[in-house]
Amino acid sequence: MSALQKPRYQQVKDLIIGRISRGELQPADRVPSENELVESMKVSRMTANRALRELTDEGYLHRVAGSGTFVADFRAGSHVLEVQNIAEEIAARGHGHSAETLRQSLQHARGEVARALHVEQGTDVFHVLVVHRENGLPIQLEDRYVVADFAPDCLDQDFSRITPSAYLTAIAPLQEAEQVVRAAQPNAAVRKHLNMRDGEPCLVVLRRTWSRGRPVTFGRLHHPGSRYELTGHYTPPGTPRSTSADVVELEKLEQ
Amino acid sequence: MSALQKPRYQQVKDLIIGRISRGELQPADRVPSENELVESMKVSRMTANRALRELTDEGYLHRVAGSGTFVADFRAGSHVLEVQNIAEEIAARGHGHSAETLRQSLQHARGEVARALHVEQGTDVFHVLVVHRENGLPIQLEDRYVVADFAPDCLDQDFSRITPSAYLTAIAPLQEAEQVVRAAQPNAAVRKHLNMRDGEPCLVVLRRTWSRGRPVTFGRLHHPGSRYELTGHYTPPGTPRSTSADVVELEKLEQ
DNA sequence: CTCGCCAAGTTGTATATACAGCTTAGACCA
DNA sequence: TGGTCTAAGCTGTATATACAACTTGGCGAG
Repeated sequence: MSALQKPRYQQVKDLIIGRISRGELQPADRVPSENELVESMKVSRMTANRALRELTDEGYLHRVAGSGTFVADFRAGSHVLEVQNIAEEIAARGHGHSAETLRQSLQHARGEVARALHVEQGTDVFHVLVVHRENGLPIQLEDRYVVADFAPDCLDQDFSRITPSAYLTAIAPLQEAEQVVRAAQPNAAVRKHLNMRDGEPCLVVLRRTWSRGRPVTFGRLHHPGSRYELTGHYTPPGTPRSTSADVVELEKLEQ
Repeated sequence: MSALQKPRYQQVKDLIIGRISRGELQPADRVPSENELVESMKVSRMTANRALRELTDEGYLHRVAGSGTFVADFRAGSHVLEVQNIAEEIAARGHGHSAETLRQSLQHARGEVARALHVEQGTDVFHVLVVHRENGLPIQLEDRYVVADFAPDCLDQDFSRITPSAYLTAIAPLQEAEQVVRAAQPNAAVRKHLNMRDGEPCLVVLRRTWSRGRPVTFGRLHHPGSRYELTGHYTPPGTPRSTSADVVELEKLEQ
């Protein structure tokens, strides 16, 4: 019962978010002005202002001083992350991709997972463990957690046909992503799944994505160090792309 | 020359950020309370509150109701994956940065270096080898090559005072950048310079940048796997972010 | 009809005030 | 000494008010 009372500014935010997610408000539509919210929700203008300002910072809205507040249209850019979808990356190399689902279950978030997803310990999350192979050779072990209420039908998906990444972009528009890359020694299980030599290092990518202002998913992506590297390309806004950068051939590092 | 007055809450934010990046405030240190800011900066409490609240949302601070506001000690995010000046990164964590130049010489490009820089074998390049330390602990071995005619005064620079990255941004406007990340076993020399355990993996970043249509520099950045991870933060285009100028500065790519 | 100007509406910021809830240090008592 | 209670200080939120800057639509003069 208790249902501890949410702050008023949060109630205003929820109202707007609700209308957007129900489709009542479409991108570029006008959102109630601060003064209209003052009347309809009986809050002070500063409270309405905070709600709209935070929703703007979170990427939902777009404000124009003197004009109004509008629903932002954020397109889930396909090339936002260079390595968003391992299947596409492999296909781009002209190789064959296959995936094997090792685990697919409903769990309770604990420890690192709960912290990463900003949920209470014990909250329902889906856990998916998938091995991706390039021309039959294991290239990525995907260990992914998804907040359950974002993806009610997660257990019904066949992740050997649609990758978890592709599924997630479909259900939750990408708003923000965070990526942490580190080198590590894999444990025995990871080494076995990825068919790695003893002592071979592992490239580990921790990735979180946000949608609608909340973390949606947290994934640990393990790659065998001898067969995989992460590439990124950057062009500052407004500069014409000159020569497409051909990949540096890698050799022994002697210095 | 009215240099376009910043909002008061932004001035407060700048003050705090400045103290952190100059090292006057260390992680877990206590930040002035709202009421102290009211007195010292002659702002209202709501303005101080907004400044501290936004810095908290941005990950700089950590607040405990009833206790106080403190410098956050994780501070990983906020930089794009196409990363940054190692000195600034360390400063943002509130730690001390130092650099030691191991080598600084004029060489002839050969093998991988010549190919990466798109120059003929034997072309003049400057070679710089620098160890960067965070609070005295080696955190990056920077092995960098610069095309000579871009940087005639490269040998005169003191890279323990200005980082190679900062120097290069000064002489060559960034046009394009490429980055390759991999996990590897370091050789003995690298392991020694970075004070790494036997068998500890290494995070290696290969980075190339272009200016005026030509490759300028090629660097191999070795990081000890146990002490370093690369973090990236993405926001899709069209997602309006906080428009303050210092955010743009943070996201600017470093050479 | 067109141009320019003005008024109304909207966002952006700033302040003063108020109260609730939490934390901590120190006073006080057994 | 050790436990308890209280007061001070802190953050979190909410409101009323005020002014500045910007946008837009409409009105009136030419």
